[in-house]
Amino acid sequence: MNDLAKALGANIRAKRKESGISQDALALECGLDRSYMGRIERGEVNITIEKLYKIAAQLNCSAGTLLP
Amino acid sequence: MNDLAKALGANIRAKRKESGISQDALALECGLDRSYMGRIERGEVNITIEKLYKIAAQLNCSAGTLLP
DNA sequence: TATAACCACGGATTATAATCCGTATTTTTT
DNA sequence: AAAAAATACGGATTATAATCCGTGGTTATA
Repeated sequence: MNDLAKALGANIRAKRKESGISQDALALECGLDRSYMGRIERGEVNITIEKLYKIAAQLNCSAGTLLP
Repeated sequence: MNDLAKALGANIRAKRKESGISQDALALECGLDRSYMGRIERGEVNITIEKLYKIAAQLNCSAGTLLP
């Protein structure tokens, strides 16, 4: 999508790997679609603040730390 | 909308007042609609991270500092 | 007290975020 | 090497973010 989305996606992916879970598992916990989680990590989409907070909550970090 | 949007809107409003500009002026600088800027500050909408960054840039602060 | 600048609020439309499938490929495990 | 798990990727649809334009009310300024 753009540099912002790509950097954010990379941060989310890194944090997810740290916690040792799959994309599908994280998507399920966040209550969002598995294919969409893939697009987020690849930086193909421009997510809303609400989704950012849901993801941060499941990754046990603040929303701010996920931002580039 | 919800507590998150309201808190974010309040933060944006506070930062905007600090810089002493109007909603309309900020909206114009960010390249987004004036009525939408009002809804953001009132916490009526769920904005995307792209918009968050545009607003932060014009308010001379990081996107993270605008988050609740 | 006018006049103007600023903000709240709304309805209708357009753009796009997010979902719901599916399948092919890659990576990991046995 | 085979099986299983994880990821990439895509098309079609639905939900909603964002725009466009208008009006009424409230607060500063002349």
